[in-house]
Amino acid sequence: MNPEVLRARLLAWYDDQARDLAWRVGPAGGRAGVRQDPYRVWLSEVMLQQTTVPHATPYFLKFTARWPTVTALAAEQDGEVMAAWAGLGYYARARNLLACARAVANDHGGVFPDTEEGLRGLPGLGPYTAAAVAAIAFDRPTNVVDGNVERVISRLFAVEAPLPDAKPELKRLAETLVRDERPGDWAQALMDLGATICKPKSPLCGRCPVALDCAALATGAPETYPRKTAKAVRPHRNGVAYVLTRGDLVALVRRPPKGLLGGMLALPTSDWRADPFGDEEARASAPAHAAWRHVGEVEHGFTHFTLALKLLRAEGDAEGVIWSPRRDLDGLPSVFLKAARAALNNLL
DNA sequence: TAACCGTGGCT
DNA sequence: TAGCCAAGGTT
Repeated sequence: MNPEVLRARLLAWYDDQARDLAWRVGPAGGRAGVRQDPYRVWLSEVMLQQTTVPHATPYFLKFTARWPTVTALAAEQDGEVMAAWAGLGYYARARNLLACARAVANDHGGVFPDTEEGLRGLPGLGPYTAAAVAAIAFDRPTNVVDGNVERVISRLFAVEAPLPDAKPELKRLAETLVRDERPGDWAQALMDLGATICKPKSPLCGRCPVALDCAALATGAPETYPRKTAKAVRPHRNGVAYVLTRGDLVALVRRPPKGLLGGMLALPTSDWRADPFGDEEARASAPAHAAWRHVGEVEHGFTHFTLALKLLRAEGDAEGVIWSPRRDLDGLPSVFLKAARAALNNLL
């Protein structure tokens, strides 16, 4: 494989086939040397962490319409940003998003640092995001390695070591392809290739611009790369969610600032544990004395466990809760939106 | 270092 | 159906 030939092939493909994405502004979707707005690059990269383009796109449009600049975002109240993030998941990103916006506004005069090292010091910017913003927004020749790049590189070089142990080797190999020319386009070309051609399950090698350079394709089984170590089984947990209403209002609580769903509005719940709750025990753990009725169950999958929630509903009053109109329930994380809808639509 | 941290679409 | 997977970061 000749690295310069490979680069030329992939960049030519990108010039022709780059995806049109909401955060790629200007002619040719942000290519051809058009300077991107660092705020929008940063916002899109944070939203795209472990998140698909179709899921992140409406959030990006909503955020940029409501908060056009990092300064505007920095001035917003915590609860408003957390509610706007609801449904996107990994809520530590929203907390770090605000912390980062305020750091840029207060410590950097409202201007993002323009180097990888400077960006790396901001909350929520790890090795990937700092490198990506530096390359895409500031034309810095950084080594941008995400899941797409790891897969593409593992196939180009037919790396036999399994992930995640192979990460350092994949990063080192990716580094050998970085040049001073078009660093932002190079990073995005690798990721676009991984997302549209060099897919995890069924790679479209017949349409791949660098198929001739691919050692995995030469083995006859490119889809078996990257190798991976087996994952542990996800445990199952049980809990109770309480839907207490007062007319049109629903009782909510603010979850602790850290941990699962940290800082988000939520339904009151019991502890979550391995053993299921019986009806009597579920009533005994309720946040208020009321005529609780068992109105259903919901299942929800988190990253490292699955959760079954028994749903109890009652009309009544309680201390220390946040009474919120039903129409505002879209500010809840998906697990609680799902539970609240199921309970409220189940009047029996 | 390894565990923790969401969600929804796809196969 | 149930696991797999997505532009990872923090502790």
